[in-house]
Amino acid sequence: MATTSASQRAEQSRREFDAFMAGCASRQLLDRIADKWVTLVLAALGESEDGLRYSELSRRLAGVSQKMLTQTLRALERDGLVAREVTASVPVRVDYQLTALGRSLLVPVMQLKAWAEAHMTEVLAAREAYDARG
Amino acid sequence: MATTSASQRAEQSRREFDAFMAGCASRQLLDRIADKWVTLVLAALGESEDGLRYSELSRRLAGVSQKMLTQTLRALERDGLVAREVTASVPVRVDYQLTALGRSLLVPVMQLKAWAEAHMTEVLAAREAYDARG
DNA sequence: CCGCATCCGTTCGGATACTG
DNA sequence: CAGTATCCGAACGGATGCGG
Repeated sequence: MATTSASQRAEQSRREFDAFMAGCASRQLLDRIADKWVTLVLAALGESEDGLRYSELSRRLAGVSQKMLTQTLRALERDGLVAREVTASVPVRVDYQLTALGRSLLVPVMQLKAWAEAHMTEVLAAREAYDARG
Repeated sequence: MATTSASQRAEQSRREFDAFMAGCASRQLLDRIADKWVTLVLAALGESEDGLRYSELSRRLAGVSQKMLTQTLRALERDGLVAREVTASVPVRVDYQLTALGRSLLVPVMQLKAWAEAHMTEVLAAREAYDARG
């Protein structure tokens, strides 16, 4: 029985996939910053010079669950984009701020934001026109 | 029975969320271009001046399923970023190419790509260092 | 050749409860 | 205050088969 044919084809497909991916270094980073909350956290931290406490971030990004906020902060910390500083008082205080790397990422991200603000109406118009046609 | 308390709280949370989102126009666009395949399709179409056939795109982006490719192309078409041209022959031929809007989006996307290529090693180093510590 | 419909496993993300 | 652990529905995404 050729029970492996499906997985073999899948693996071959995956190999081609990886090959293409390897040639596109930006993909992994895009996957990171494309995350639903990363941009918001980056923007929030970028606005305040000396960082924000966990609770301040939580208030500023109302609508995000602690789970997602913590998850996002951990990922950013892991990638060296934000710095986490724990003050061992009672109660505990934790501050987050952008690293130099994080601030440098903010530049292209803001350019993207500028594009969005400049062309948003065109996109929305195109979308409505498309939906109107069916 | 206060069966609505949970949904009420969710709705309130959502309202605050939307309020924050309204102040950040880039979010909707980011959600669009952050899509797993959008950037690749954009890049592929950006490289060839006169567009690509569906099957050519499919080969270039080996690893993407037809479902995802079609889904992505529809979304991009809807937003006015790519143009779809059907040649009613037998068999059917369909060409896709970037619109002016799509080409303009390519600019900030490429800057982001440039950032990624410039800082990828730093990110990977930070990641390894983080994982080594625990 | 192009693309839609369906099925199905995997992942995402929110709510909740609990710890130091 | 700042998390961690768990549960669970919703959405994502791939494989396959059919239709124009």
